[in-house]
Amino acid sequence: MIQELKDNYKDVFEEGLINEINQVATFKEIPENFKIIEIGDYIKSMPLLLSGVIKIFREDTNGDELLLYFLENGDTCAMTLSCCIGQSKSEIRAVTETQVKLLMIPVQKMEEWMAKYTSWRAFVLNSYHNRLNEVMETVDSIAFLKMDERLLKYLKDKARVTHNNSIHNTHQEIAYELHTSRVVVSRLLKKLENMGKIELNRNHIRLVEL
Amino acid sequence: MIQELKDNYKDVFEEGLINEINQVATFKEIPENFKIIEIGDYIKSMPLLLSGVIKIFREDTNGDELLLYFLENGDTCAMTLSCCIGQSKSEIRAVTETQVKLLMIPVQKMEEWMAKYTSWRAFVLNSYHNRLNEVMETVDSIAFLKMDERLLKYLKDKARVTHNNSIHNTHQEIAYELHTSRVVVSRLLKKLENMGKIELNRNHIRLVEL
DNA sequence: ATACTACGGTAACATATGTTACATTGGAAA
DNA sequence: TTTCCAATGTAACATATGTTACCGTAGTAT
Repeated sequence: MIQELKDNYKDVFEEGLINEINQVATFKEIPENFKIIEIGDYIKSMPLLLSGVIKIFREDTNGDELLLYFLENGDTCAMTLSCCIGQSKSEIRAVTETQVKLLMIPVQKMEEWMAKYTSWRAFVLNSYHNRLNEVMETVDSIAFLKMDERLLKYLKDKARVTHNNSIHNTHQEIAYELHTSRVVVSRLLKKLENMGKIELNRNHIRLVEL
Repeated sequence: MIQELKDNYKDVFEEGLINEINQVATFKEIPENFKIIEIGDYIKSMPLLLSGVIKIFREDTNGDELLLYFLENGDTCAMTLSCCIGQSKSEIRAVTETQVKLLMIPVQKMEEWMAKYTSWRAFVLNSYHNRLNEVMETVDSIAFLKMDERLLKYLKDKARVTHNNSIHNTHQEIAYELHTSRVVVSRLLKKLENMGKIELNRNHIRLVEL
């Protein structure tokens, strides 16, 4: 029995399902900053996240990108769900933010379990629900917040998912994820530092208040 | 048998399910511009859209609002799905754009049918998939497009769902849905008119090229 | 030590969007 | 018709954000 499977999912899935997952799933360990899914990819199996953090990006035709949300322990990718079922291409990019451990589940099991296990149905619907809410929160940020507020929210979100109040990124990397420019990020970070909310250092930022 | 149910869903649901829906669903006819769901509402039944168009809005704490997407014939509200299942509050507002006919399905049937009907499972998952893609398209618009492009896209979307290349709205109403100001909308509409893309009239706008 | 490069700070300017104010007009109501 | 008001047009200005350019500094490679 894969230990992380039992630890993370024993309250989510009934025992029979845990055993089935244990039998058919493939365990994968993936390093930091690795591209798992690219836009346009066909997906043949569904990932269950055991540990680590995955970033989900949206990209337009000019190559401009935008961070949508983070996936954490216990999450799965809703896009993958519907891609598996609907045989459609991925509309997002997935990149590991940290080292990641996950289980890959063959697509044909997904449909089988939907009929068989109540807890699997609840899990799948719940995943969709959470993902939908996260994308809507992203809409809120872009539509209703100024860039300095978005920036602070971004830093706090990143600190939360990585369990670390130091963010190890260059201003340029942050600019890409928020779809703005490095100069703007530097300018607003300096403003946040002057307000006493963060501390700036080369290659990392410390959140003073969480 | 409700005629619109058979007409719209005969290729989506198996016959036994159509019959069950026909028995337990409540038929509703709702006038234009009627608020169906408010943010914070608990939802006790799930709507199946038979005809007409529904607008889905997001709102922030200051009361600023933003149009997320339109629901058309054959759609259902994904938020309602998860609210029904998870017993959580609505995160969105739903307002009829036109007169609307819909079927209300009691929440306990939803779970029952998930176990029983393959076509119901496919429908529910498909709805989530579509809604997720629509919200992501909204993210694209806000994040990657200038206001004039968003405005034109809005007009085209509205023309598409209402099957009418005349949009009957004031500039103020459009401004609310795009979360900008009336002056900005008037300014950009005039620009689009000068470019030959639309024709402006009091209370309605005609799309020249679709 | 020296040279090189990535990173960050900042000024100066460009542009898109938001705001205020006021004028004009079309159509409804009296 | 006359009156009135909602809808629209537009100027002038304010602000947020994007862009270009250039500089200093810290760390790395030689």
